[in-house]
This record gives sequence, C-alpha cells and structure tokens, in this order.
Amino acid sequence: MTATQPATLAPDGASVLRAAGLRVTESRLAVLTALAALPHSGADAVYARVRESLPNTSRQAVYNVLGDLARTGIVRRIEPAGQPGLFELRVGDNHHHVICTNCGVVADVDCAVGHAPCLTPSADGGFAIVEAEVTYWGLCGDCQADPGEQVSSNLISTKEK
Amino acid sequence: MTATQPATLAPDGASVLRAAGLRVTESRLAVLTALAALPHSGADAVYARVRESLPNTSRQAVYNVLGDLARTGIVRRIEPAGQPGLFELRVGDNHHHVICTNCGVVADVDCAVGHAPCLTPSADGGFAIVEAEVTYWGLCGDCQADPGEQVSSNLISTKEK
DNA sequence: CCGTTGTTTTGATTCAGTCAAAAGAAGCCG
DNA sequence: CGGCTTCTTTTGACTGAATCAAAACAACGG
Repeated sequence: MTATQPATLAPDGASVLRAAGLRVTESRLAVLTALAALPHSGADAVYARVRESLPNTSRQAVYNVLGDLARTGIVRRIEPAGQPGLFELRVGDNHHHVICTNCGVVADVDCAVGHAPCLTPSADGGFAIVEAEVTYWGLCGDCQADPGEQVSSNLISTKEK
Repeated sequence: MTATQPATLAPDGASVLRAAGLRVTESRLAVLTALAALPHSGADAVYARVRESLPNTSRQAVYNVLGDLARTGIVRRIEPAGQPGLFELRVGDNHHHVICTNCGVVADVDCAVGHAPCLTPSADGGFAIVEAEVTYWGLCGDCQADPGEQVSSNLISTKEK
C-alpha cells in the first residue's frame, strides 16, 4: 500500500523544521522519517511507524506534528474520497495522484499536459481559482492481475454492490 | 452554501427509481426532491430538508437512500477534502467542481479543456485509469468581496493559522 | 542553567458514517 | 382484494478519524 516517491528528505529534518520556525523534536523528526519511508500514508500508519523507534509517542502528537508540518508546507495532505487523510513529503511541484479503486494504493503522477490546461476551467462561475487538483482513479497493476483481493471496502465504488 | 445546477429531475422520481430497480418510497422521493432543490448538499442538509415534509424520517433512512441512489448511479457522491460527502443529481456528464477555500461553497464546472487532456496523465505508473476527477480550489465571488466570514474552518487551508 | 514559550500527553469529545435487529411497507402473485 | 415475500425504514448502539483542552514537559534563547 505504498508507491514510488523519491524520498526527498535531502537537507536533514532538523534544518527543515528550523527553517519553518518549528522546534526540533524527536517526534517531528520521527514523523519526517516515517513519511520518507512511507509516502501517502495516513496518520495511523505514521503513528505505527513512529512508535517503532519512539514507543511512547501519542497518537495526538502525531496528529499535531502532521498538522504543523502541513500548515507550514513541509508536507502535503491529500484526502482522496473514501480514505482518511494521507500525507507526503513531496511538495511544491503540483503533482497529482492516481488511486486504485480496488486496493486504495496511491501513486504520484506528474502534472497532466503542461500546466495551464489543468488550471483553466472553461467557466469559473465567478471564482478566483487558485489551484487545480486532479485525481485519477483506476486499477493498479497488482489489482489488474489479481482483482480478487478487495482491500479497501470503504473506497467509493459507483458500481453495483 | 449552494450553487447553480439545472434541477434535472426531468422524468418523475418514481420512474427513475423503478428504472433502477428500487422501490418507490416516500423517503426516496423526498431525497430526490431535496437534492433537486439543494445540489451539493450533504447527508445532514438532505436530512433536514426531507424532514420538512416527512418529519418522521430517520437519519439512517437518508443515509440508506443516498447510498442506494449513489450505488445505482442516480446521484453522484463527491467528497472534497475537509468536507463530508456531498451529493448531486447531475450525473453522467463528467463535470467537475470548484470549491471555495473560505466558505466551502461548491459550484459545477464543465469539463476542462476538451476531454482527452484531463484523462491522460503523462505516465500512468501501471494503472489502468478509468476516470479523472478535477477539483478547483479558489475564492467564490462572495468571499472575494467579503473575506471576513470564514464559514468552514474545517476546510483544508495550507496557509499559516 | 533558567525561564519562556512551544510541544506532548492524557483523556474526553465531536462528527460522519456504518452495523444490526426488529418493525413496517412495496409490489407481485393469485 | 388480500397475502406474502422481499426490500425499506426505524431504532439505537457502535466505529474510525480527527479535534479540543488542561496539565506535564522539553527546546532553545538568553
């Protein structure tokens, strides 16, 4: 339930945190490390991972940290329909996501066709549009091969039950 | 917290339901009527509206009905980040949505720049892509005029708090 | 090394939605 | 029309994801 992402934690976590005006704490470093290892994972997965190295960390701390990181732009939070919030370190490049409707795995997709097109709706209804978010839905390689294992039953499926 | 939508309940609700193999019940008709009046509304708003005409309807019934309607393709469920599921009658035309980051209002947007581009990511990572969903984020007319009234605090805002 | 201020813990709480059993109604059958 | 099967709805408990708040704790500037 992960997918390719260049685990870009290039400068060490501490300096990234300082640059954002956040204190450097073990929890925050651990969350950054967890996200580098497990891109597109949710608070719970991060929590589990963090506790491998810091077993006393609270779930709330993980929520706090993820919230702080997202607010300061160090991580990006996505929230595909039918899934809890997911987090990724890859920020600032306006990429999109493709999500498996069967198992929920998420992969990155570079911005479709240039840039302008995906930012320009035909009519904006009076909105000042700031961002376009594209989510592709389909079957991942594994699920094409073996459609049997339905993992995430809570994914939105428009199909008959 | 609504927006333009051609309340297309053209054939009467009953026949729509029958055609989908669903029994015609008061709750279902009421939900359809509510959605025609309040596009892009969530289960709770639909519930409130339905109870104006059928005061004994249970919240669960509304969830059941919305689920049935979505599963049979009579309504479409969208789930913008930071908001509960929203429902709309406009289906089958693959339109997209623009959502106000300040107040959460949702409006329809016709498919961006033709069709192919938004369906073809540059690299699909082995996925068999079925659908592309585009969500535009920006400020609605009202919030551009009066940015004061922050309505939905639970909307994802990457900005500093 | 101290104090301020930001972070984390703990534990309760909310919100959106689902589950399940029992009661009730649609619609097909004769 | 009336019965019967099956689908719907009600009721009420329950889950998962996330937030709130107060008290304990720790970074880091001085």
